[in-house]
Amino acid sequence: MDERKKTILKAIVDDYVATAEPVASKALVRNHNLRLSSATIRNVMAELEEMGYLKKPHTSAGRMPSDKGYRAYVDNLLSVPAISKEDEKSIRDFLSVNVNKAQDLIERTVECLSNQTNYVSVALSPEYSDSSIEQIKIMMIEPGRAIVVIVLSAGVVHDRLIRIPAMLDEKQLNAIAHSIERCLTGKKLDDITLVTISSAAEGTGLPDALVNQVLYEAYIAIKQTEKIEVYIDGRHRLLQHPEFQDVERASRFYSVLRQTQMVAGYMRDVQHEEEAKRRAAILDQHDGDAEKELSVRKPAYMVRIGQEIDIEGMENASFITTTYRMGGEIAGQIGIIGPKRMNYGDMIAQISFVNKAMSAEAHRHCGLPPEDEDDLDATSFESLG
Amino acid sequence: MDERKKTILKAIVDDYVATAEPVASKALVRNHNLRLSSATIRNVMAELEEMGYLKKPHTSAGRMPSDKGYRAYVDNLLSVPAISKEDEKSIRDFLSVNVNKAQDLIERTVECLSNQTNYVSVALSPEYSDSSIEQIKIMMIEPGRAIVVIVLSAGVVHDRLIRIPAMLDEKQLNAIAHSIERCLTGKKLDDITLVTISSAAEGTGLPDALVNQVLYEAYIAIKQTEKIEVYIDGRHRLLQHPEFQDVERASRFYSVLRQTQMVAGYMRDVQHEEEAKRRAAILDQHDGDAEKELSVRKPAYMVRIGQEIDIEGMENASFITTTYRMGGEIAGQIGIIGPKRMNYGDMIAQISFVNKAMSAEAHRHCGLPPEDEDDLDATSFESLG
DNA sequence: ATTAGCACTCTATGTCAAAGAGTGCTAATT
DNA sequence: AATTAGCACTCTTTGACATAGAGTGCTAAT
Repeated sequence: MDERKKTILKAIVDDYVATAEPVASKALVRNHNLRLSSATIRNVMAELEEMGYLKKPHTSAGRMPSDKGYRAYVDNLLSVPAISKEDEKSIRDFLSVNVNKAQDLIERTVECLSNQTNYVSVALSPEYSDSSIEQIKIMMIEPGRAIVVIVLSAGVVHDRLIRIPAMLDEKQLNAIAHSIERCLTGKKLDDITLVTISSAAEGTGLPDALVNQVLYEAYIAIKQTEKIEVYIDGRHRLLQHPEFQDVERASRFYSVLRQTQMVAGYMRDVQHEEEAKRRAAILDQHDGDAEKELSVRKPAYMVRIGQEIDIEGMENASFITTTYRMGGEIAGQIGIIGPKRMNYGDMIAQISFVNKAMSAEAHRHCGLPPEDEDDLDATSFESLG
Repeated sequence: MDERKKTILKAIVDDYVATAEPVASKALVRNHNLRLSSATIRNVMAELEEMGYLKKPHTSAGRMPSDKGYRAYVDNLLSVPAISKEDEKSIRDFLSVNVNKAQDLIERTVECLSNQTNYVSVALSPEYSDSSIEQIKIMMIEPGRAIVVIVLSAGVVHDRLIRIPAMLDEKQLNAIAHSIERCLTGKKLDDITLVTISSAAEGTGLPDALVNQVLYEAYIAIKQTEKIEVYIDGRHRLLQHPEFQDVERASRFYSVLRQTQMVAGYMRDVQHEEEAKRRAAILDQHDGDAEKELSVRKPAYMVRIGQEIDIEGMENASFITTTYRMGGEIAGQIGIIGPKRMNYGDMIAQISFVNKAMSAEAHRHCGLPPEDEDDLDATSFESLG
């Protein structure tokens, strides 16, 4: 694709994103300094359409980008701007209140991102399977019920009510609790199985039947912390966008969004895939020097457009997702879902800064260790290979 | 209003609710066994319109109920059916899974109610100000951070991460925690103030500065549990109803629904007002016998229609709300929000049964004491006075 | 008191014409 | 060879108009 085609494609995408109307040749000469007549533009447009980058809603209408057109735009023509100082401030301010623990921060981040972008924002809780248990406590609530508190790292605390045998008294429960504590503290979540945990049964001097129920419930509580939680916000914003003026369509889209587990699974898979690809590419380039490790850390901004999305009913949407980090190792996904017609550059800039601000807050408010600031910059980004 | 007018008004409301179209005189004779000609019906309709119970979208159209018409229908013409065995089963089944504590149950109930009614469902967490603290524990997470666990009654457990002075070690924290525990256990939430709690500072032998921060944070944690939480579900269902086919309108309605604190406040106020009125009425009738106490317990089903709702932007909606009970004393609000055109009888039947099933589950799954089953029947209901 | 009958009103639908915006192609221009 | 002016052609949008149909309100008859 020659330079001129690129310029024109970029101009068309920019205009279309701004207006939501098919872009006409005359409008292009009017709004951009192209130094060409509309007739020439028409010729180029015809070629771009031939090549599959543009399409027309009907014969005598202007052009709009096809999925392929958006893809080319995002891969080659896009520049990611810096976000304004005001935006920076409002993001930081927004994230710095009402946050007591990691889960609060994620919730707040999703809301913030949706505010900033005016689209739907989704986050997945980190995958904790690699984290280890720092503390595990079991406390009696009343005969027959207890609470398990699991601390993974400073900001990440989960708890769950469990049933215990009704005849177990507080002293006995404490004995079992201590035994579990001794047995599991420091263990990776991934490495904990029913077998691991059952070794805690020994030495309490209590009948197996009693102990086993507690162990089992504790095990369930632990496994529960590994479950990926989905945070989603901003669904109400969709109706403001012209592509969702059709109620039928909006309604169908909402049904898909309700399948949160599916959306989450997709986000995670795609991100993993992407990161693996990236790691491989870097490893390929400089064969195994230390610098690579660091570089892999930079978050990849993953963009999926329209048909590229493998979810029934999402053919008219786009995803922009990335990986967030809290306290060094803990990592989950965050991103936005909007119509294909969105300002990809600005959106990436927003996600990028929100991501960075979130990591900083995780350190400040949740007691998690700090990140290396450099790793969080998003001047460069990667998309679909 | 004579019998015939009532019959016809009821028929019109029923038809309009079923079809969402203005009801014509001919259609009425066709669908109902009225033994009158359409001309007579037309005369009656004209009178009902004159009286303000009906209105027409334009001169030559059929009639639809006005707010006043709905009100008369709900107050005098409505019969609340029994719900089907299948509905009973699916409600019970739905509420009996994934429930570990009171908060889970409320969440589940809201979802259930929205499923059953196909409208938006809202619940408010109970007002705990009358409840007392059964247990309060503070546990160290890491230097500088601790978790406060507050147990109000078996199924109601709140926790919150707090900051503590970094130099406080585990032993010292435990000393303070025990002191707080001794001081607050059994106290009503309402009666706990900064002054009450500060008496726990004595006798720990630690410097005031250290102790005070912990006390203050614990106090905040306690006050936090009193905050009314709003649960809401089913917003996506609105778009299915003909009254929300206009995106503009749907969007405006969503904005109002986002003001959850406002909606919650309204629900609570109206319910309180209603219950006070009711109590007064009963007290007035039988002057102060024991039976009254019991009778006041029966939940009042509060219906607010259109203009009656005092919230900007809700003029086209209806509320049906009621009070739920868990474990005897604990009580909050639950209800649905839908278009004015809804099947009030069926909806009240659904809310009523969901309410009853919820109380039963609170006993079974959250360890709360059982309710007196009779109190939960909703064959009778009360509405706006 | 009820009803048949009819004039009148309003909506919904379809057709038609005209205006406007845009393209594609051809022929002229640089 | 690349660009552009010019024009025919296509498609949408808008408004005007006619028509059918549904419904009411009123009058006169039962």
